[in-house]
Amino acid sequence: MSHTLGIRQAQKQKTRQALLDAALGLLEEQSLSSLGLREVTRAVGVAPTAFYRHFRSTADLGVALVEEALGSLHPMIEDTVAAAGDEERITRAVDLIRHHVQAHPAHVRFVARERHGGVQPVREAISEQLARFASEVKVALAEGPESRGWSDDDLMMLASLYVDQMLAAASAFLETLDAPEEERARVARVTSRQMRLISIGRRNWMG
Amino acid sequence: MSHTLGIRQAQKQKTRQALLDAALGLLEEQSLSSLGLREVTRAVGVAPTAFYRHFRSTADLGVALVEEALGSLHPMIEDTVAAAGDEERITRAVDLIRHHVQAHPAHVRFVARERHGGVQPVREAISEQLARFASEVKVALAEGPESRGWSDDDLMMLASLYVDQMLAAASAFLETLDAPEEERARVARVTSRQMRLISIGRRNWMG
DNA sequence: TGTACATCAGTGAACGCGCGTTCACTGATGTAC
DNA sequence: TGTACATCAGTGAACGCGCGTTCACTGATGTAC
Repeated sequence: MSHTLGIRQAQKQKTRQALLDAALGLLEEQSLSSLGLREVTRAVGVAPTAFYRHFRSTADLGVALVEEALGSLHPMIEDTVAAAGDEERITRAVDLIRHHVQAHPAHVRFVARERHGGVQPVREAISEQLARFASEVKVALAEGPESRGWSDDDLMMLASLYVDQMLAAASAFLETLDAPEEERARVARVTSRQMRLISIGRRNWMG
Repeated sequence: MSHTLGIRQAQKQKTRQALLDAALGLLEEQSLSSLGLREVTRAVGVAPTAFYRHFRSTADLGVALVEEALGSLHPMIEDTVAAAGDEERITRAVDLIRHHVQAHPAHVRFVARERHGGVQPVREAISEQLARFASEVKVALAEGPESRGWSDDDLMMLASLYVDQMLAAASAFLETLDAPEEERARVARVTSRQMRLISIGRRNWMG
């Protein structure tokens, strides 16, 4: 994979990335369905027509942003859920979410906003990624000894409960970004307790 | 309250409601941040300038829609949570959500979409209503005997877990609207089991 | 290595269009006497 | 009940503006020999 791109390809990728970054910035304060192609190119400093060399439309750009926002998260989720012991798993999961939101707030906001947003192909791309997360969590859960006797359906039910819960937590952390540290600690504490409650439900569940 | 409005006031209210209804319809396929005032008046059949007799902006109209979508739901939530027994409560809650989504899909979609949408005053209005729901659920939970020994914080933690869960369920039902009945039944079944798992966690919780 | 031609990322002018907002208006409804 | 005036929801023309998209283009990079 040390295949170096030609100068032309490299420059093209750079412009493409600049368009994605500019769009992500503009989307902090509006929805994708109101994002204009000219806004994006203006922010980057290229002609409006340059946009078409990279994306068919802003919806198309949105789909690319989904991949960028969620694609790299799969391995992290997997080894978080694979942690040994409920407490360990909860601590790791909450820390992962908290730090991810702090490191990539615009990506997280984008996903929260467009998950139910006005642009169908983007909703579908997000929904696909979330379904993958749920499946992966399910697989990781199934490997643990606590899952003996659990049906596939029930594992999926539990996995999607965890995923929904993580999303709610991410969105809660997002709202504390301009608030003092204590607020974030409060959200972390509440989220941990909610996950603990779910874990208790899991241990006492009878199929 | 049998104070009959004058003809003028009555007609004004009718136009206002027509604007709200038209906007809600248009918002099935786009976000509020891209909704144009001219679109709305065109759909109603009045001049664009008539809009200003009722709302300062589409954001202002959005805030009115939040009240319309969520305002009347408070009493229903309260007596659902007040039901006796976990199973009874779960059945009632899931039925309430399922039927509410079927009866008012556009309102539910609007709330799901704009909860994290690009229009700040609308996000704030929704967030306020959801905080009220959480408080009301907390109060209703506190009244039950299962809550003995629970701290106020833990009750709030549990209440917001339930509210998040109901929202996730509403959004899941929304996606089944064009699907066959079985799909809705499946969502209802999964949601019920998730709530049951939470209830089990609640019963085995030690503060 | 040098030359001649092909590719193609980004340009810039031009287009028709719908937008939000302003303004002075109209005419039905409301009110005071 | 009738009359004279006030109110105000909705009108319609006009405005300047930014939008998405088209097109023929340029000039640096890539390729074949």
